[in-house]
Amino acid sequence: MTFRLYDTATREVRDFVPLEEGKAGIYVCGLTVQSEPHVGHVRSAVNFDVLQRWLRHTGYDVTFIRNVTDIDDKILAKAESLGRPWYAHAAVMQRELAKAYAALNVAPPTYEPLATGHVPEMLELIETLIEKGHAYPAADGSGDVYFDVRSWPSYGELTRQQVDDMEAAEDADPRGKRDPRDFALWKGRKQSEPETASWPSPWGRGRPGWHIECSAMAGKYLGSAFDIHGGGVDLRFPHHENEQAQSRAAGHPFASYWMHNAWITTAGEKMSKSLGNSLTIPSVLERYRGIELRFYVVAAHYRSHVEFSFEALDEAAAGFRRIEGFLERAGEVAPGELPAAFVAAMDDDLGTPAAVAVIYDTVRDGNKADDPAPYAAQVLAMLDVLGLHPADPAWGARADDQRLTDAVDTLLAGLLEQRAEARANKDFSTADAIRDRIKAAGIEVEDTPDGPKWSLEAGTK
RNA sequence: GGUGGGUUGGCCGAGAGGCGAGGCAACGGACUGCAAAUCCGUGUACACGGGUUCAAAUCCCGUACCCACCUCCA
Repeated sequence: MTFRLYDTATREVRDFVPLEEGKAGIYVCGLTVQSEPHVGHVRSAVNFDVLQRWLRHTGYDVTFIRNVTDIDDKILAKAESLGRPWYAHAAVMQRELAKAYAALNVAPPTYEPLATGHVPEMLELIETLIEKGHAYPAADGSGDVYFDVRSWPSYGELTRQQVDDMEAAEDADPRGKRDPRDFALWKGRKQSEPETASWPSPWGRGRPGWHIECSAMAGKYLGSAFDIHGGGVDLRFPHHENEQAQSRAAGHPFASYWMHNAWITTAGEKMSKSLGNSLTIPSVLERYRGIELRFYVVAAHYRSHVEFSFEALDEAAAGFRRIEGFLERAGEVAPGELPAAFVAAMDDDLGTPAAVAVIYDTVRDGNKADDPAPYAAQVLAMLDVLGLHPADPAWGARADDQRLTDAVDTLLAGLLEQRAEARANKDFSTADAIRDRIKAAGIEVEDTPDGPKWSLEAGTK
């Protein structure tokens, strides 16, 4: 079975046919680094990370580009309010973002280009558009350059909209525009803006419009045509529509498939700084392990809206601990083969919910079996493709963990021996007292056919 | 006004004409000194009203409610 994915442009699940056999070029719109990353941001990253991992696993040579937008109105505004240079603010937020990705085991992209590093490429693209009659410098001398939507008949194609039905843009002085829907490719520098936030151009100093960077960078690193373009649903319009229009108008076929992940909301509302309901990654990681948060995200289909709640996250974490418990009991095994049902689920538009169900089924079978090892090998393989391998060094400090474990093991040995003695003498009150004492330290003792086993109590974190 | 998505059991979340995905919780049983873990069992869920069909959560028509996007947004 071949990989199939839902293409937003055609609104149907299609077989994935790469432009070049065995290779996949993917461009995902990353973040504008203007504030701390929240759960919603990370969902997009995790979803496309799963795509990347799955394609790699199935043998594709993947080139995965995820950009960072490090110059825009919000960054300028935010930096100014903090009394910090815009580039310093962007750099700090970019580091926060990198930390969040690392905490969730989001694999690094092939390349992570910065908008500010690609101004010449954008200028080239804009000049081509002007030459072809699809863009024009504003008549009002502002230094702005606009894309002429009326010059491009298929404008609106990606989101199936008619130009006349659209509301007008408000990102620039409409007097400079031929049509209110025209969007900025280049923004002339305003006196109020810092000199450092402007670059020389044939139309005077200025900075890039939002959409042009992705067209320029996708073209540079993936070529004139590439396979998959992704991002959050909110980017469909205007961002992706505009990217496609400007790239195609410049003569590039651009993306073959469009993938969009749905939102995570809280209390029925999207996460947003202005609503004050953002769950920043650092704050969630105070209460949950990164692997638990990732599991929560992966367990829902990427196109399904998720209503975030700590109750649901608790459930996911409890479920994941069940899987971990099975693996601990099974002992060390190397990842094995993927069950066919898992492969089928993943091939069907990244059906992670069904894939997770296969993991649970395998865990149950393994718990029943005399020899859990082959099942554990399968479970490990499945977790691994999903970026959820518990022993992945990405989850941090395993070496220290092991040393601590050994230390606790030694300390506990004496107590457990006393308890075993008491139990052998049917002195259960002493046995339970010892167990209670250990429990007071946050350690649970379970009696198994192989003797007592201890583990840290399953609290959050 | 335009475009797109949604409403599934106590809860979370899949599915897209016929076999009850899976998880969490609950209850019963097995195992256990008691627990824990594990296993087995227990649910007649698909917003509402019509319709099509031998058969509808799934298709069609209508209604209600919710959400997203329409040039800042993952």
